[in-house]
Amino acid sequence: MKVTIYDVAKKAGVSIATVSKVINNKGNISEKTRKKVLDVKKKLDFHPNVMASALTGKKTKTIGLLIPDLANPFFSDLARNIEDSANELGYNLIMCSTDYLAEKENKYLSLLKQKNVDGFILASGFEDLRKIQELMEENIPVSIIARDSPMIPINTVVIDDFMGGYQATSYLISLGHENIGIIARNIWSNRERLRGYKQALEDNGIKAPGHIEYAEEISIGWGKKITQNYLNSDNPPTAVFTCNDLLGIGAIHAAREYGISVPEQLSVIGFDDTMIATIIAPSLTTMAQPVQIMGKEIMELMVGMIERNEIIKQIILMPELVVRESTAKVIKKYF
Amino acid sequence: MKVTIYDVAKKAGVSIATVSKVINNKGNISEKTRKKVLDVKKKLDFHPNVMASALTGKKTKTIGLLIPDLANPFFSDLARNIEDSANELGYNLIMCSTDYLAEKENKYLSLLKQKNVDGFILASGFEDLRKIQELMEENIPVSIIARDSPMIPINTVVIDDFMGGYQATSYLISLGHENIGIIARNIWSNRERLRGYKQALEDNGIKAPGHIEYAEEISIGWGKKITQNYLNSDNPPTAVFTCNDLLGIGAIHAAREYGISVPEQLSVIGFDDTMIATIIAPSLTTMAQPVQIMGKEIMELMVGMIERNEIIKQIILMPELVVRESTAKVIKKYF
DNA sequence: GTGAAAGCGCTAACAG
DNA sequence: CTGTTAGCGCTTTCAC
Repeated sequence: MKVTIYDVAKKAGVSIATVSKVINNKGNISEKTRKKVLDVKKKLDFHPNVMASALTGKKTKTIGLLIPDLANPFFSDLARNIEDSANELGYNLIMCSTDYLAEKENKYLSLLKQKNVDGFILASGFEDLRKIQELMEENIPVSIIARDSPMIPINTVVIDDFMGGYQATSYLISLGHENIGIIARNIWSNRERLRGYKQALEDNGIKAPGHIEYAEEISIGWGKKITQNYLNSDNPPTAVFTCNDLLGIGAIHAAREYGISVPEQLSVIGFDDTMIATIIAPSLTTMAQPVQIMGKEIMELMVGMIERNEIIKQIILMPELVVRESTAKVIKKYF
Repeated sequence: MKVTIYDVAKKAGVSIATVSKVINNKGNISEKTRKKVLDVKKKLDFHPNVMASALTGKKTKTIGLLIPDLANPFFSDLARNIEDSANELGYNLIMCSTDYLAEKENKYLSLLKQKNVDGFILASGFEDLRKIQELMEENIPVSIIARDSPMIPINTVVIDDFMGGYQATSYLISLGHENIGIIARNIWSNRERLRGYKQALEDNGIKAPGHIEYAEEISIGWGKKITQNYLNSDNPPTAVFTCNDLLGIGAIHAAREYGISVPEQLSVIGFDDTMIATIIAPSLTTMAQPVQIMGKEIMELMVGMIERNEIIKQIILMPELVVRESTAKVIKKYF
């Protein structure tokens, strides 16, 4: 059967208290018994039971990660990077896809709380501020990544979505585009990118508002559908800024179907810089999110909070323009 | 602070044993006290501590999922489907990416064992049979998905990779191709697909072995590189079967770079049917793995084993040909 | 330096 | 039908 601290104690000829102490590097133990215990521990291949020690107030070294959808390439990429960092710091992740549903989020939150996770990383679009506050009151570390930070002090790692939208749009403008459409989903990050888009237009003296439509889902289908709408309109744009890569792929598909060439007749710029941006032809110009750094930072915040009670920080990272083939200078119709 | 079973007992005016019984639906409890307890439980928002009950031999309702790489679209898709099914059955998943490294696998295995997971799902390419056997001896449920089943009785959900390779190749042959290359990674599933490929060639009387090369990684880059090799050879193939979609994308990229049109001059067929198959142009013909069913089946096997000690099953699912745009009839050079 | 003992929150006999 | 009690495996005072 499972080897317990008693087995080690007996075999080493000491008490379980002593064993516990050497294992946790606590108290004063003579070098001799310490050696002895460590020796037996190895011999018996003893690994302390996490449940039992968690019961006595220790950590479980597992963190709950709530994420909208693990099958979405951006989030699976992010999750993988968080996982790597967690692993390095000695933590495991329980991952839960919430599909942006408050109901699922709440369910997972209470489920994982029962399982004594050491804290939560919320990548999900969380509606219910009270839930977060509840967690904080219960002294459960929570931090937020890649989504809006509520107006409460909480550890956060985000990118500057406003800047991202601003830069993407500015780049398009610098290529000579003036009629620029945007496709977003009605979630916080996208609304910020939209705000950046508007600001860029305004700052460049472009009065005419471009096409603005919300996708109901983040999917190729929705990107395609909305782009078709734009292309069918009286005043089709010469460029479209999609608030993520998936939508951008949809835009390119729509253009292809209409026989409109990208980037010659339509420039497309995405957001996230997921793997799919390099799959499509033409490859997608996009705003890259530094997922690796984000994963590292969020785990460091978490661990700082869990193990050292560090103070709260908000980390804002900058997205970065990655120019590929889907954007080009606008071809002036009137010269 | 945290509300415990004692709080409920006190407030309900009963003993903790009674509370425990009504919560677990055990023993005989009068309707009156049952109501009372449930009432108080709700009022106090009591949720039993999973650690504590796990300590007494109950389940933790969490399962360890070891998977090669969460950022790989096939695996993230699979993981998401397992997660959904797990969720429905009341389980959570601790997910770990192993990168096909025995070292990581072993580490995670012992880590999660300490955390008292109820069992393991191994999607990873596990080298170390002894480790699996060890788990089974310790009576820890293990099952295997989407990878080779070792020669020991163990719950398994796999697709028939041999058939998949056979079908993919047969389809190409039915299109008139005779010079068919294959790109695989040297892992079990891919070797099986390769075996199917060879069998199909043989069964159709095609003597000349096509190009066969192993990719060192599952990546677009390797698919591209090897396809370039094939295309540069004396006897370039008219079709290439890549053992997964990522490699297939690479093949298409290589063709594009060489000015060879797909499918007119080169047919490409992939494997997995991940989202990326529909992103690329031309969209990728591929062998679909029924990930949703796989996720459901594997969780049912796990739960059957954990909760009902059911006997071991091996479930073999059939991959299915999904014809898209990357394959076409061969154009005969000599007519 | 080391160990006895209490207790973390819960379950499972076993009494009553 | 309900409660008492002995653990589950470990940590942590507090004596010795």
